[in-house]
Amino acid sequence: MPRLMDSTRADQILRAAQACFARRGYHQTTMEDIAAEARIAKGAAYIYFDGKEAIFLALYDAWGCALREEIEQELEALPHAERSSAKRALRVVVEVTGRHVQAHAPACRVLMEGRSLAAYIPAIGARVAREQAEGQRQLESLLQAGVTAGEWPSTTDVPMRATLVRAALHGLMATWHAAPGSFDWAVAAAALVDW
Amino acid sequence: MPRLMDSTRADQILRAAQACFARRGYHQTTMEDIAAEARIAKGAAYIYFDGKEAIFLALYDAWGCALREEIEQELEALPHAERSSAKRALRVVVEVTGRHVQAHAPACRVLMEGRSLAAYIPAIGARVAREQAEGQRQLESLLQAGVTAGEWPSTTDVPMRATLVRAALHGLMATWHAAPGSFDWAVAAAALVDW
Amino acid sequence: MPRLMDSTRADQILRAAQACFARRGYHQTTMEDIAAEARIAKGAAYIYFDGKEAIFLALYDAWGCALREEIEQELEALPHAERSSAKRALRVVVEVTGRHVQAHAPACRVLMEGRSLAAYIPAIGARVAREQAEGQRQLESLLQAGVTAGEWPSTTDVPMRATLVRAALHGLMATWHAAPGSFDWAVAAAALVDW
Amino acid sequence: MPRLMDSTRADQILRAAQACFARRGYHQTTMEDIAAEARIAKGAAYIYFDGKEAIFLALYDAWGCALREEIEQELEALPHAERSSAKRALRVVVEVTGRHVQAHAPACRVLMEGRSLAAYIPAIGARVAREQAEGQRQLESLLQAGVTAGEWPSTTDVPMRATLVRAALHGLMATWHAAPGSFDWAVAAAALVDW
DNA sequence: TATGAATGAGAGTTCATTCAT
DNA sequence: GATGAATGAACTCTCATTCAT
Repeated sequence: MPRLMDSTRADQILRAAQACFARRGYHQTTMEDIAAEARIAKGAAYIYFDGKEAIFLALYDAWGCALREEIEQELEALPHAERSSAKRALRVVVEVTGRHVQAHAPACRVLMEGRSLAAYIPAIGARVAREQAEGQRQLESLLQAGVTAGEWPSTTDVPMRATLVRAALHGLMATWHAAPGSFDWAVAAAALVDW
Repeated sequence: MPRLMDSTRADQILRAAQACFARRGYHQTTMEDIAAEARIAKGAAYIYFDGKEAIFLALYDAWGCALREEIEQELEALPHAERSSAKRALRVVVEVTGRHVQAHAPACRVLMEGRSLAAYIPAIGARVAREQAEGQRQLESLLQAGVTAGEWPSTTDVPMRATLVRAALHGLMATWHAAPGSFDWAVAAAALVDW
Repeated sequence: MPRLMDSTRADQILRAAQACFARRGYHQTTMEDIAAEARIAKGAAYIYFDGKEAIFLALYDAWGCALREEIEQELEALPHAERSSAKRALRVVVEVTGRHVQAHAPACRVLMEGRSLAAYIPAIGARVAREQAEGQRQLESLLQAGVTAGEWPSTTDVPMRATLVRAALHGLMATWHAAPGSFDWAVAAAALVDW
Repeated sequence: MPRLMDSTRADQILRAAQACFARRGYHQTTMEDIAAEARIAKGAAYIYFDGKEAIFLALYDAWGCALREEIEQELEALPHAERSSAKRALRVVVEVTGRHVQAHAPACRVLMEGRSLAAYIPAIGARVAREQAEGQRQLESLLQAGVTAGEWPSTTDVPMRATLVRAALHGLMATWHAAPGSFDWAVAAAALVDW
């Protein structure tokens, strides 16, 4: 998780929190759990964060950034010939997501729970809404490029398709977390692109 | 919600719980909230249910049944000519789901939260897993019928496609709850069928 | 303490709180202390009161009422001949206060601490301010009657004198609490009236 | 505040503590507050004082000295003709107190709170008791001089009168802090002397 | 001397659950 | 069946104090 790579105390806490949240969920995790996992005293966590919610938000942000950056790097790393294909790009988006989910399962559990918590915890709701809007926007422009280039029929309802792709991605992550290994992300990527 | 139609005391409690869970989420809802909403005493809820978790499970079951039944009824109500089309059937599945989500928003919020809670509350996890497996099975047989009938190419990876469809359905419900009205279920159904 | 005479659970808590507050002061007293003194569980106190501050306020109110009522009853019990003398009435006010302080030392400690807490805890400040204004008003009308009747010179600055009397009363209570028995209330009453 | 005039680090801390205690009270003030106000690190306060209580005590002492010194200076500054009048001296005591309270409101708030804290914090209790005894002694000798000189009737109960005067002074300070400007100290002084 | 991160006991408060009535 | 007072463990968060640097 790029954003947590430096070894400061705050990151140590964040890492511990991630493990705890992934293991037992936001509500079942206590500040005591997090402190114990980080091998610090309970009060020390409050030096670095305003509280449990703030820790969750920091974690949520870190993960969002990390996935976004990974996708961007991967897209830039595409061979020149493939760089201009929207289909290829979409495939990369799904595949990188899949690899990310596998490599950073705890981080992704936190993200998934954040989506659920969003409905009932305002601060999380705001964060999630912002991130979702951004994701939708980016995906729409990717799809639009593909339609313009003739990769998808000009009759394609771009916003709807973007919504559908994001819905599928979200659902796939949920499925993966419920049953890791129950499908192959590369196959899913191919199916999703050519649906 | 068919399974909650009888006016017993247990249903009264479940209905109240549904409203509360939908409004504030599982963890933020107290037994006191539920009792107040049901206009009964706090202790009365324990006569009919083993506790908060049991209430949630009962609610989760009821909704699963309700949606399944609605879909089955709708499929049986199809004109004879369309009955044998898997594509038509899949479309109905999505559309009925959409209508259900709109007509029973609180029930669906509970369902969505259940998927999230499943990871951390064993009893809920078991219930969700069972329901998901059943859904996957049904969808696979529907898709297989379509492939057999030539509606989809014989090269179709049926389990993967079923997973993808269910993932998309799950994601669409999540999207709808986060932003009701942000897309049209009929359009989504069409897009999903012909993807 | 008239207002705490009924044997409800709320009064039981209030009585326990009074003992604790008098013994260790508001801030050093914990809800646990109060519950233990009342021989109930910690959580039970919250059934009857919103919290520690609310308990203190209830106690403060009860005492104010009790003293006021005691004074009024004593004034009404005066022989007819003495009823119309303001000096006599003032003497009664001081004497009853003295007796009250002695008979209800814990209650009075709470009152005294309330005056101090008033500066830093808004809700208590409001209560105290209201009570003080009322006391000032009553005393002014008592003194005015005495001036009108010629018991005190017509040049008397009634509001100032009322302030002074109340200040002295407050100071005497503080002195008494710091060193019970260090003076005689009857003597103080006489001295105060004829000052 | 004479005793805090030198610009050592300890005084810097004391001054900061005074501002904080006056603003939020002893218990609501944290060592962090004090350090921030003094623009030093939290730990530095412990180099100069044993802790929060010690700081409060130092402050309480400083103020006591300051007021006592101010009164003594003022009495010595009296024109020779008035120097021997006890009534005049008492008047000065009240007036100087009033001026002091107005000029050093924060210091006086601390003093007032100390009187309240005295009942529950032993070390403060000891300090306050000593100071009170001293005040009582001084006032008694002042009043005795007045009685001997015939300024007050020989029947005067000197200790009681001293107690009453100190009670009134204490009460007036409390009143002033609760409602600054609600009376005139010069008028109060006159009323108190000739009561 | 000075720092401020770290401690950890303890605060007020909540709430799922029980049980005498 | 139905009540709701009572329980008490558990929660988040605070803060006086310490101590390695």
